[in-house]
Amino acid sequence: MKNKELAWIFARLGDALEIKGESGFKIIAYRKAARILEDLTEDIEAVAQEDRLKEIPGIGSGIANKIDEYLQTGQIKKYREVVSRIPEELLDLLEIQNLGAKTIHVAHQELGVKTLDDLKKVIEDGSLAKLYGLGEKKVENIKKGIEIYEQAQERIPIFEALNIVEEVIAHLKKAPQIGRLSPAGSLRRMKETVGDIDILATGKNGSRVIKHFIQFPGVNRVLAAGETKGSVMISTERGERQVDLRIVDEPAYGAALQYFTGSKAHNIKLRAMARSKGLKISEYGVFKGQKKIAGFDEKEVYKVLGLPLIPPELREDRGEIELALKSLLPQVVDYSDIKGDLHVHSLHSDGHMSIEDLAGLARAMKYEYIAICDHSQSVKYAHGLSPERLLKQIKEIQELNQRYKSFRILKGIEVDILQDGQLDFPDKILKELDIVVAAVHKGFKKKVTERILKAMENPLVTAIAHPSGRLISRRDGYEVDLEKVLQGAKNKGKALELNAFYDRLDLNEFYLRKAKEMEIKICIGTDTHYPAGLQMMRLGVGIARRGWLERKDILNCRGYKELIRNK
DNA sequence: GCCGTTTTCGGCCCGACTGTTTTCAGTCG
Repeated sequence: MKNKELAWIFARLGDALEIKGESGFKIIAYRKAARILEDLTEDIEAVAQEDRLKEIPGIGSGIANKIDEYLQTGQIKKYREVVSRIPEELLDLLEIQNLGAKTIHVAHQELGVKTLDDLKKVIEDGSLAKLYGLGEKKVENIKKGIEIYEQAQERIPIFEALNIVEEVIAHLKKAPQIGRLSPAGSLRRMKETVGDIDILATGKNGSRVIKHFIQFPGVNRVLAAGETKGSVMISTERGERQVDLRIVDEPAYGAALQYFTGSKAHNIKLRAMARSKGLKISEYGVFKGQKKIAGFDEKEVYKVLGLPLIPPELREDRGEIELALKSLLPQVVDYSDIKGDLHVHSLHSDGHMSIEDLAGLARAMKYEYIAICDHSQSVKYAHGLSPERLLKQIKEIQELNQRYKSFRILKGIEVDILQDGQLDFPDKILKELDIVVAAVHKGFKKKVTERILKAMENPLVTAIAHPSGRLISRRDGYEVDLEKVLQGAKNKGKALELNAFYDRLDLNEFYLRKAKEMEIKICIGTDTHYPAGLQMMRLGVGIARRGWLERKDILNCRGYKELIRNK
């Protein structure tokens, strides 16, 4: 797929034009095209071949021609023309806070700045501050921006962000002046990683709430503490994390929550829509002329635009507004729809809980079932089960199940897909099980696609676990053609896993949505080895919602009987 | 460069903050 390459080119083109000082709207158009290509689930080459490029909203004849040009010749003339005149490193400087395209442009023109080092020099020798429109304070801010840029904070995994926000919110609830309170930003939209942590609240006395906020025990540094905004750095074992709190007036809470939840693209489309109806949306409310007609809660804001409340996880301008207008929005899955966890490990392999304890935890979570899927024999490092040990485990499960009236432990396995695509156990063993999840754990570069396709030919396989193999913070994943895996799953009627382990989240939201479009079933499993890990199901549900999944798309939204019947 | 239930031309999201160019440009979210 060339989608990402093209997205990158258009984003760079936008940056380059901005530094050149070209018209703002052209830049916006290129950046929008970049985002659309980044989000697109279809292969852009297929779209181009069928001459449908211009059907994609945001892509007109100019960009469509450039996409065609790239697909045919491997380059875009316009891009080469524009970018060749600008030093590559100059584009990267746009990421520095408090330093924008205009300043980069004059620094380049007037002082010959080409690199970060050049920039530092003109700051030190005072020549930058002497430029028209700049001054000492501005340069001081740019200097701070460079510092932050150089110790570039990596993004925060959603799991960690959720834990932090939970603690901070618990702390904020103790402030006597606090009113309504919610996470906002990409955290509320459940993006798999977030840049910082945003919280929105109302309160009778803003500055007192902020004062309480900055007394949170984990606070390391206070960046700002005014009447409406507080910003702190919290120290965690992985470094400092930024948490922002905004206080708004009670009547504007809904509008502010809508605004601060984003995404930016979603909000821009919403505002354009409002404008065409003669309305104006801001973080203070929806206005008709001077008159405020909505803003107390989010539902109201959407309602005056003729829309149902769009779930935060869908707010990415990926077609949700258009569908909402036609009342065709998917009824995305809710955490309460989940009837069980379909992938957990016990003491029998490398987990840290007995099967009995796992069952107890699952019952406390109001699940109807839990599937024990320990590793198979060839995964030595995880103490994988031999056939004999598996049979023993099956017996233990059968005995335990006699205790429960309305709860079931499912006999399962996470069976390895070996180097030749064979499974780690013969069929006569797999036949004894309720659920068979097949997974690659070795040979990440060795014919992974073929091996997975072969594994799916076995009728006893229920699903493929963590199909891409990526670890968000550590590795990209297998050399695997997921398009082919999806097609294979469709052909063979196999489910694919949404592994909810915080560092996997695999399949990701884009492939989930594609799987849904192909009517492939998804099973969500936490893959946990520890008690607390069962809670990662909430992450799984969040990502499932971002993939537009509904109850009917997810195997573990089925009750026990239906699940087993359709296995 | 994109787009059309006002439009094939003339618009394109909104507001806050900051610093500097004392009236607004640049940057951010």
